[in-house]
Amino acid sequence: MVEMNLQADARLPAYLRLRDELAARIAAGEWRTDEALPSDNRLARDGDLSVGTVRKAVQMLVDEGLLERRQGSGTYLRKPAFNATLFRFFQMRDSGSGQSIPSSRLLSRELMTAPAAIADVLGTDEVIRIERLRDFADRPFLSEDIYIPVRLFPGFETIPESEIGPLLYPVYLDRFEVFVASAEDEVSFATADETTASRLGIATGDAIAVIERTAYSLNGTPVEWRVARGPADRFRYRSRIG
Amino acid sequence: MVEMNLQADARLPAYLRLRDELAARIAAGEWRTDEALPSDNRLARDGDLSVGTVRKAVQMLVDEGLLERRQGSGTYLRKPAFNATLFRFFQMRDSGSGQSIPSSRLLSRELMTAPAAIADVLGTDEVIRIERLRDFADRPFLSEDIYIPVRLFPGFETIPESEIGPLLYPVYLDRFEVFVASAEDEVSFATADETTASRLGIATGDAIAVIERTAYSLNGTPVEWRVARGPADRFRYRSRIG
DNA sequence: AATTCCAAGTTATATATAGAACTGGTTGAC
DNA sequence: GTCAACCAGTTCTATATATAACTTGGAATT
Repeated sequence: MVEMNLQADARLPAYLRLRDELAARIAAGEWRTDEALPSDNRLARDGDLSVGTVRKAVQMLVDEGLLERRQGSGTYLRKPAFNATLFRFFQMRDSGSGQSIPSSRLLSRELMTAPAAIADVLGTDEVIRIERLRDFADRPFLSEDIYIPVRLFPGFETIPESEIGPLLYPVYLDRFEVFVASAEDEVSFATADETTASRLGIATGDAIAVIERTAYSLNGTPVEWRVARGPADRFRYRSRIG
Repeated sequence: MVEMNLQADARLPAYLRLRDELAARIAAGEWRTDEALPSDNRLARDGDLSVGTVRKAVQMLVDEGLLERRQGSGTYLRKPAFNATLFRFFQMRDSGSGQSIPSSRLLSRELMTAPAAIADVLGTDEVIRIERLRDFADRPFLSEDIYIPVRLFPGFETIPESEIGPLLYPVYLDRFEVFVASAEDEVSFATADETTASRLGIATGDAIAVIERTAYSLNGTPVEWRVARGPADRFRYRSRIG
């Protein structure tokens, strides 16, 4: 948020300047998840810094979940573990052993003017709305309305559906260099309206769980707002605190 | 709780040993929130370590939210912000401006043998069960069943109710030196049985939200299991991810 | 009485260095 | 061909040191 700064190099400590530089180069796509970044020693030489300073900068990015250090091997760009974090909250109760990712179908994608409340969150009313339905165990279990700013995702609505997998965040990263670093969820309870009921294959007025999520990029900018609805009786939301 | 880990000192790196030692001394109540811990230099001398190693250990505890460093002044025990973390998730939707903590009434406290599922989580079946009802805006909104191991909380059932405030975790800390450092919540929806309905003042069969929580101490030991139930239509659960 | 200044103590930043622990590949012996 | 030994490169741990930035309290000055 206060990180929009291009003038970052004011008179910040060296380790912060290096952290920012690395973050920028990562965001620019300089490295892939399977190739090592320059070694600590290399970065120290290049930047005319000591190894300790370099390690402090790199450690910050590790703590932020961007990088991954492998002793004896190198420092790598981390493959975002969407399953383990942003996604696992949507597991269903009776899944048994299934760690499988639910399949998903895109119902629609369209350019539109966002409702005021959503425009307020995203900071713009020029958005793309994605309607999506996720199946699990051969039954629809989650109906989603997703809003993303056109500014950040130009042309998203024209990407062939075949190139969009069951998870959106990897698409955001690969095609638009938008990294979803954190999110806020809000869980509540409601009853199904007609549209939702027909999508989920339940009756109008049936109990549903509602998850509203705002997703943020690394610098804290909101990059997505979505609402997901599913049958309340099959729903379970897990959260770790502290 | 004093020293669960006698074997901890196996052959861990020095900074981890120091971190563990400090965590134990903090848990034992050696310092208050308004007095400084020994300085980095002092800890280095005492432990025959270098300052860098000490700083690494202290920094871990800062990252874990236990300590707080004030440049030029010292390192202090942080005042646990129960409101800001473990508690805020239970705010109700229509609260308006009310940041107030709901009042709570203890309905019962008794020594008992825990059901298998709970004994499994807590690692013992000798527990104390606390039934509690929380009010908000003059209406009951949360019915809780709380289970804590007798081993960790001996005599909890005999504490005068007047000495138990609306929040339990401060009581755990002050009287039993048990620090609740993290928790896992699981939110689901169900319908009210007779007991719950009468406590909450709703009808049997009405939709309720169910929050099951396992709370952990610093070293990861489960120290409490609770289930909370409230009217689903007034419920809202907030969670930050990543 | 109020303000300024100073000194000691503290955390924060940064460097330089050394060896341990580990990885991945190459070489060599069998 | 297989296995063991070796090696270069990497991260990890730890020490020692120096300086900057900041806080606090008391002394000195006005």
